[in-house]
Amino acid sequence: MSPKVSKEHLKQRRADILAAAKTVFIKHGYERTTMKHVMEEAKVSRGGLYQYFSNKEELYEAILKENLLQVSEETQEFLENEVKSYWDLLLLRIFGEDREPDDEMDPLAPSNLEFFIIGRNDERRRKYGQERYQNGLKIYADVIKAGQENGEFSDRYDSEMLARAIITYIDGLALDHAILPEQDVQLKEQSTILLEFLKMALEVE
Amino acid sequence: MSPKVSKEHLKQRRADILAAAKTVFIKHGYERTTMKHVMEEAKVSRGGLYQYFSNKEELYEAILKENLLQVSEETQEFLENEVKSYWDLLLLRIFGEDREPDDEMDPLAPSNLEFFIIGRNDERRRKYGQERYQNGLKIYADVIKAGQENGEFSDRYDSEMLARAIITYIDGLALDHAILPEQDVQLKEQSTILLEFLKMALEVE
DNA sequence: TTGCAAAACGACATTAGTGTCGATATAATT
DNA sequence: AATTATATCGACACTAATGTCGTTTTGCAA
Repeated sequence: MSPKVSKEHLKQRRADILAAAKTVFIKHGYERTTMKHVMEEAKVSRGGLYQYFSNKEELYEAILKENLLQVSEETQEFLENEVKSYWDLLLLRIFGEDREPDDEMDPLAPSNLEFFIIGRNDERRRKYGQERYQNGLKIYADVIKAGQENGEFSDRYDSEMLARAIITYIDGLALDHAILPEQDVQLKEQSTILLEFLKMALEVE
Repeated sequence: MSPKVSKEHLKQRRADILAAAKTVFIKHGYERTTMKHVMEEAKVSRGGLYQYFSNKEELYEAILKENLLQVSEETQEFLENEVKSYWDLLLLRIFGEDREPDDEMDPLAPSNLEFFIIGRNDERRRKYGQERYQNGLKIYADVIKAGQENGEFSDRYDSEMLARAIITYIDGLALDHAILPEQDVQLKEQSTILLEFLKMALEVE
């Protein structure tokens, strides 16, 4: 319902397609979903879909970008006001608003893994993944470093190295979560182990 | 060159195809390699290849099985004679013969990730992955448990939980290794962190 | 040597997905 | 109401891969 439409409508349509795409990506994973799946979920014709996104990769990157933005906005809110210490801040960054381990995992995480693993031999995709990694790395490393300079944390370990280890462990959790049943991953318990390790490494509490 | 051949020859041919397949899987990854790639690398015709393996999945599982066998044979040798303590045994299991972190990684690891991640919605593939996980889990958990019962290790942590954490971390390393450049993963340094954590958790040295 | 069982071959039909493009329908403008 | 720009449509051509099958080749045994 809509030719020669307002910018508003175009934007809405795009958002609808994106939402539909996200649904099917979560359901089938990146590699197995086809443009046809998206067409059907979004109730758009082939031509219609291609007007907005010229291929699957573009579609997925739009979702990634949107998610990144949303998450960074969400945590931004908590940043200035509700942070008591660097330890608290670190917990916020790792576990989110609750500051403690839970059994939740981003439903898009398995698709993300596919996206970057399979694209690892593609120059563009690799660069993109690396950029995201650097971002994540900086977020953790900055907090740790600040805490160390502040004296709140021990500087026994290099801040950047610790940040890498955190990411590695979280990546491992995402991976195992993607391929194993709940009772094998035990997200919450395993996250608690990460917590214990960090307490030891930073000498807090 | 060989119809109505000896069993020996058949076995050799099969092994050659597997070796060729392994080469191309390492090069292109699981998803991107096609039967044609394998045909060319192994210098076998389409029909010839399908005589031995009726699809890519079967081919890959054969490689997985072979590798598993080979690794378990290798470590088996060290088991009875050259192990000084459970800590030593644990290091052997994690880092291999050298007992210490290095920058090596199974070249097939990225393909393995693809294989199990993309197949996560396939019943058969999922079961298979889970079985392999249970195997790996048992290997670590048994050593830790024995060490704990022996008094060599602290039993502060549950042996199985620790084993899970080890696997998670190693999986994370494999993942990051697959998609990031060497200088971002820093396999050796990150493995050292795992080592430090284990020393703390098991209270050794 | 010769004959044969079956290994190896490669053309082919089939399937599944992609991106394009001319036709169609309609929201906004006049 | 008529016009028009363009969003949307869906048929289509194209590509890439798969697995099959009739044919050819050849190692081995008689």
